Amino acid sequence: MKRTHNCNELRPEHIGQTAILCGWVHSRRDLGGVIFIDVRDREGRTQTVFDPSDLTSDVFAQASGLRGESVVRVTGRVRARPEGTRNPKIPTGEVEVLARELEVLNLAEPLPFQIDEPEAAARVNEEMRLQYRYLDLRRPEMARNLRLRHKVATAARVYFDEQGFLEVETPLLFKSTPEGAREFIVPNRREPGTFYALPQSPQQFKQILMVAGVERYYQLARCFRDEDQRADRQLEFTQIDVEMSFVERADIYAMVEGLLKRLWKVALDLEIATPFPQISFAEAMDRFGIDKPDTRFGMELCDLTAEFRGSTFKVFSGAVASGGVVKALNAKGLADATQGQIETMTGIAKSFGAKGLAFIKVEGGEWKSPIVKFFTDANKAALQRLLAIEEGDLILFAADSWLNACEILGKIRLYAADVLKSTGRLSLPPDRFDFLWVIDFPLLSFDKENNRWYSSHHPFTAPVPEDLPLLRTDPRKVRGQHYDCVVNGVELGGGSIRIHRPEIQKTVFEDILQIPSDVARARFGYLLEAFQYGAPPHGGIALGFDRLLAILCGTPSIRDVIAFPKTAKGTCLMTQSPAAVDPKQLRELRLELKVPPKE
RNA sequence: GGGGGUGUAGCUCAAUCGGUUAGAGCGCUGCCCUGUCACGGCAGAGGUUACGGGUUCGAGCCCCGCCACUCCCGCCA
Repeated sequence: MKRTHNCNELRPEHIGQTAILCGWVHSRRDLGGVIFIDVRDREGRTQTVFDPSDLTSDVFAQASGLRGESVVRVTGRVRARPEGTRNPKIPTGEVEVLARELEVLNLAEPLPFQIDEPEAAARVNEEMRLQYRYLDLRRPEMARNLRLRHKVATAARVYFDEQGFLEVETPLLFKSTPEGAREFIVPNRREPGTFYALPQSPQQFKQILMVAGVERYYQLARCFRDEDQRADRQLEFTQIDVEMSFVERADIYAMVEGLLKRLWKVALDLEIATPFPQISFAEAMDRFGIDKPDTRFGMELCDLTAEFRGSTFKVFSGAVASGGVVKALNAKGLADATQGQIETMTGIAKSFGAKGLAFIKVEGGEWKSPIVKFFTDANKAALQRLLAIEEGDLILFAADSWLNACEILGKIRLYAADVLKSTGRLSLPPDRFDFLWVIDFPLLSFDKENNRWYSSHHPFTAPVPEDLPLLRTDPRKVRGQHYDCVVNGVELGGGSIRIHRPEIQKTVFEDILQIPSDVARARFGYLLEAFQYGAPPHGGIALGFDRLLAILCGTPSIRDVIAFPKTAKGTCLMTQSPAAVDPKQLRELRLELKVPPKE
């Protein structure tokens, strides 16, 4: 037998038994006469004792020559630790294994970085951790993340099974659909010059599955997007992909709320409140300046357009005169913002095309600002009332088009919150989760540069039924049946009720998005055709599984919840991918490089 | 594509204004140690300061370039 117990199993009731433990040498304490070796496996650790009076000299010599993280098999008798030497820090601390035999299964070289001391190990450069990922994953935090990921995935599958969903796998070798994210393409050896593409999401397949009568589909689906990366974005990632037939928006909300309630219970033993509040896109922008608001703190945006319509301060009145708005937010307690912080905020405003950023510092009982001299007493009273101004506050203004003003202040709101957090003046409880649905997004947005409409979400999103007549007359006003699920300012996922009638889908492709009909047919013909043979009304959602895990694990980076993530440049430091391929492989594919081949 | 940050011993970091032989903790090697659990003690080895140029009497430090990692903007239907 290779082993009889794991390293988190032995208790006083095992005393007297012979145990065989296998695992890694977590730490070795050589006292000269006696050697203690903590053997660790994924369940925990157990102290083994090597006492020369009970051992052959070569076993003792072997034990004294072990290095940390070597893999061993220890056979011995379980016994109670002597009085006063018990270790209450570990569950097996009441007992120890008096070793009789030691088998060194793999002697480890000195490690490139230490993993036995959690605080030191957590600070190791990520480059090093990624190169030696197998060592990094031995750390308890990372092992916990892997285990939690498994637990959450399993809980999701159980939930979907209970709800009558089928998990259906969809192809990874798909075809290019140039709308949306840049794709990874895969050359087809059988017909040189043609290519597969890896899916950005299984969107079209899951809709086809609805036409196929599956009714309730889900998949923990791997997706690929060849875009630049972030802490919360990888080239390949996993989404909980769902589609349902014969549903309206409320059915999707209830299904997702039930799922998240289950997952939060399983992962964190927390009861989250459902149903989630719903907020329209317009209200989210108006109050928080962003379509994924973090509602755990206030500092909401305030509209002052009416107050400054006739102001002698031309920057404000001018903005109103040209159809814009004046908005402000109160960054509570930030009157002591440094020059650099003010410059950062001004930079945010300028990045949206504003000329500058007006602000008021409330210090020493007075409003310090170059623009206060333009304010009437009525202006000041309105500010005081609407923004609840107190000593130590910092008031920031944006006078611009509605969307721009909202976005500027939305960014500044988050920046101000970060500053307040880093100085300990704003703290958010780690077990607080503000879920909400953002709804009523505009179906379409207008691209000024290319003078055309494009889908805010994707071209399969159904319009809100009562807005359907506006599609040809006033596209800007058409709301989509699209919804985003947001928690603590993070977009967890989004979806929509889809178009299931071929003539409406055709109108969106050809008349609204201006995709020529032959192109639309080449790209989406099979979908339009499928819709002609009995397509049920349907809708769905996709939740970012990695982001969800990052939130549950309390880490800012999804790399911490992915076993083998890629770097910001898309490389794998452990396997050194991507790499050059053999010229023979290129010849087979009829591909020729225009850059010198890399070694 | 653009902007910011980082890069010094195996790891984590220090090195005053540009000035002597680049230091510390951990790890590693050797010796001592029979109840430790981050064991302890003594001794020792270990450096192309990411890389390539430049300025200077003198560069880890300043300048130019470049590489890697990272955060952000663009991008992510």
